[in-house]
Amino acid sequence: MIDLRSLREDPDRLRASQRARGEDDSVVDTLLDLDGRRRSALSAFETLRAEQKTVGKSVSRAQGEERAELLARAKDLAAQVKSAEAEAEKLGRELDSALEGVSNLVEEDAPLGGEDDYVVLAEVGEKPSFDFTPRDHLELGELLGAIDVERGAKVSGARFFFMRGAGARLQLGLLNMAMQQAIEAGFIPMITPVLVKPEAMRGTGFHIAHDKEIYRLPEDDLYLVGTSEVPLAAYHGNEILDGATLPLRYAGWSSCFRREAGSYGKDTRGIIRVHQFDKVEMFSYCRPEEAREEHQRLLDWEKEMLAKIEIPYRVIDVATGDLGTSAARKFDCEGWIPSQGRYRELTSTSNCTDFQARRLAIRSRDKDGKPQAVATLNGTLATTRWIVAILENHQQADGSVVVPKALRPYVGLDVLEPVKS
RNA sequence: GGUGGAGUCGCCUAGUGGCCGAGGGCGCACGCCUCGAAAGCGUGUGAAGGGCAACCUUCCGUGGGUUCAAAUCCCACCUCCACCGCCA
Repeated sequence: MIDLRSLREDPDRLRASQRARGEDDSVVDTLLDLDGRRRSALSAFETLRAEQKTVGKSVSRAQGEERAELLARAKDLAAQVKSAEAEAEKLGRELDSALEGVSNLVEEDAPLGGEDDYVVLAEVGEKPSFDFTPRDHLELGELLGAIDVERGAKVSGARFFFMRGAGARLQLGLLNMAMQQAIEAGFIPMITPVLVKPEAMRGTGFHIAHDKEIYRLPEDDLYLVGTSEVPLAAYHGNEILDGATLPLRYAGWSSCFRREAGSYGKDTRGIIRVHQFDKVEMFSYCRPEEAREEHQRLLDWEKEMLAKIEIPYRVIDVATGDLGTSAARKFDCEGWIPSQGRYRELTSTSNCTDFQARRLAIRSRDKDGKPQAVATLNGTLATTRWIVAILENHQQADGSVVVPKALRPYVGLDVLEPVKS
């Protein structure tokens, strides 16, 4: 949620941000208008309410005729208060819903433009060259008895799969390695709920009503999370955090659920784009003035993980038009996928500044002891999708796959061998 | 799922319609006392919003309702605890 006070002071900043995102900037005028009307309605209500309280008290002290008179006046006031309050509340609701539709202010130096206007910040590692025709991850996964999409479809439908044997071991090992790295860096490990209330979803910046990605359980008014960012953000909702504990960092392990509506025909093969996968996510609460440095730290931890699986990747600075609702800035790390001859997203780290914290009422005390919304940031440490990159980049001619050194202790295997030929 | 009990300012608690714009204790902060500390004494001590100064309004689990007036009465819901039933 945008801060109304700073909006009043500098409306042009939001206008510019809206334009950078390719979103409507006239919402600024709507907000200013609603805000002004709400404030005057509120002050009208408050004046009436104060009078009503005074009169009400004198009723209890008065006797006889005077009492009857006061009572009549109080009755009249009560009606006025009721309608003044209703008016202020109505405007408040209109303001809130207008506000909920507004995305976070973008960081000034984020690249302008849409999906294709990202800026490549770095390319790391060398792309493998094979003296045989490389297999894609699904072919490898089937050869190794590691991935079973056919039975996934049989049991649950398209975009579902089973991780089995070496595949299951690889995923458990990978995510354990991510958890271990996070713990060593001082993160608090968490296994989170995957079903959350609507306010957790909304507070994190997802639009429950429109978002086609979200699985819903209407009977219980619960929502399956697409990332543990949601429960980790909502975890400290309505709390005032002790400033001395910041930055407060959590590493959440959860399954993630995405409907992938509208992606028909895209990435239909294998496990690149699926309805359910597992992820270890970093989540950080910090002081707003430290958010940009923290963002770099999260990116560094992602790079550290990527280095451990020894695959080539690049880092991109995502353009303003391609940022999520809550993100002010976003860096993605994309791993090289030999079978596709291109990079695919493996991690994503967003600085959400105080946008989520304001929605979720997560604060800490500033220098003067006044509560102030904290900044929240998130970043990927590992996901099921990483297995695609690992299998493809480390494959050998016979279909076996060399397990990256760092991962071996976690997987318990040096090489994954085909179970059939 | 059923029955019963409970939810008050960080914690404990007082409070059964106007004296509650919430009292007390603990904790915390500051001051006095002290060589220093403890004890003792005194003062202060929530959040949100509006003027942005005095001050005003809202918040006693949440949402409705009754009333001139609700922490207090009524209804629904949520959470927690206990017991029962069912169940991985």
